[in-house]
Amino acid sequence: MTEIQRPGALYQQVAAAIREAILSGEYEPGAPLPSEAQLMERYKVSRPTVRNAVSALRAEGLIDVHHGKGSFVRSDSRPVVSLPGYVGRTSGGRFVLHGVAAWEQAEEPSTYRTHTTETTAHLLELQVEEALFGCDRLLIDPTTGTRAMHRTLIPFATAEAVPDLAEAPHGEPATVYEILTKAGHKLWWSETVRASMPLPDERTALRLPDAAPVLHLSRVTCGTDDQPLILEELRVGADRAELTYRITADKQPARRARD
Amino acid sequence: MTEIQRPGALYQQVAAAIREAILSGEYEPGAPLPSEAQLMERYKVSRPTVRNAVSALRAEGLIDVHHGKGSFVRSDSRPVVSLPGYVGRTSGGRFVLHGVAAWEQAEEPSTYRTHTTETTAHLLELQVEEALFGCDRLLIDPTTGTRAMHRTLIPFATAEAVPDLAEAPHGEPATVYEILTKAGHKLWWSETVRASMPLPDERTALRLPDAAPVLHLSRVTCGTDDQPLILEELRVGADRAELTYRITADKQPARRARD
DNA sequence: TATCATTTGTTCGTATGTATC
DNA sequence: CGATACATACGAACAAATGAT
Repeated sequence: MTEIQRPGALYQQVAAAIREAILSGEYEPGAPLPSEAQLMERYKVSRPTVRNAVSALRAEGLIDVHHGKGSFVRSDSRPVVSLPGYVGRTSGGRFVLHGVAAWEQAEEPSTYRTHTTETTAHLLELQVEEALFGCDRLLIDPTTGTRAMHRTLIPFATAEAVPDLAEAPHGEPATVYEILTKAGHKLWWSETVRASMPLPDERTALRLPDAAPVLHLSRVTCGTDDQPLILEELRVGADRAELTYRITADKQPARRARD
Repeated sequence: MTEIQRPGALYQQVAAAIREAILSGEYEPGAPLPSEAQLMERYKVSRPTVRNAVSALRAEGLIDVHHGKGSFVRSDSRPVVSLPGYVGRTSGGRFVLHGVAAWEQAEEPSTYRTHTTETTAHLLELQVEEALFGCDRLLIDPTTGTRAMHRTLIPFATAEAVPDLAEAPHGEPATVYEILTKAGHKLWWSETVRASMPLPDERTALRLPDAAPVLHLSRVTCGTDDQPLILEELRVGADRAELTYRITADKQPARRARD
């Protein structure tokens, strides 16, 4: 019987006790936690206190809670999808979305007009509130079930400069790159990685569990004049995916063993 | 007066109403939300329901709540630190930790022995539970106040093969790379990016606000025999930092304008 | 400096709804 | 169907941080 008494709020102490039990392996991954009633008994606290503690552990991503079943220690296995970063590999505009993963489109892509935000404006070197063409896709990796949201943003200036782009506003990225290459651009790009918590609709679309952050990958593609031409964004749950940048430097490495 | 009635739980409806008001700009970034008492009045619900709704918005990172003051719309500005990714830039082992940011060590580095986890074992191509030397550092960027946790992991095999390493077990990474280079290794590496929610101690150490994920950067350095030699890890709050991989491909790009 | 009103934080109690088995 | 377990909701009280008086 671990007495609860240490620091701060009661529910924090309860949470700390359970957390410790989890991290020490007392509750093994996948194993169920005691029920709320049992935890009340165990720590001599009220139901709201127990729920507050459990809620804290959910927010930390330590446990999964299923209505009517119980709470379970989350098995923090490695992500199932390892997306290869692209920077540094030029091969003439032949890129199929973002990664080796064989994404399938879950729905028809939706196209629209929008404006730059602070983030996208910075990446594209534009002012905020400048007009953009947008195209969203929901992607699914049928092998692992991993879902991702893909977005292509094209500034008006780029669409004007490349008539073929304006006609078929948003084919797949591979097509877009091809068009840009045919328009005489020698492409290069940079990638930026961020992370944030999803909004409810993103959580739904990506089928994310509790406390799963979202990885944001932004690829800015620039042309011969070193000006940003388009922006590709990919959002994917950090619980399922990781992003790996491999080598291109002095040495071409042998293929790593356990990939 | 927006009537609350639609979907699911009451607190979800309240949360949705507030969320919509925030995203539509009705509550501007930095502006205070109505107090809990006012929200109770506004939506004719009890205090627990209001608090539940507010709690949901906190978990989404939409608002910051300050004890005794109130709730405020979080201004989702861009991260203040943009860490440059390293992959693809070999220059003979001269690397100072992770990034241009002038990190300062907040404390003395702590060294210890540990074992591979599932993640680190995979990155280092080892079995799980193999022995490692570890060295942790808490870093602070004095310019922005951004904090980061840095870790160096060295397999026993590497330490044995390179006696100089074993003697001064953990100098700064720059020193370690230098030693490896002097030992005749031609280094290359790959970097993997993940994200997760922080544990309480990480939140404290990194001074993270609510709902801020942590970006995990892992750099595996390999030697002439293409075997992984050491692993560098950097954890930094995704609210303050982003990671950018710039170009090395066919073309040496001009320095981007607005960095 | 001290006090007070306001606001959020914590904790209890209680009741009912809903998912799972 | 019933038992179990989590989800939602209300009410009430006190603690603690904040800012103004």
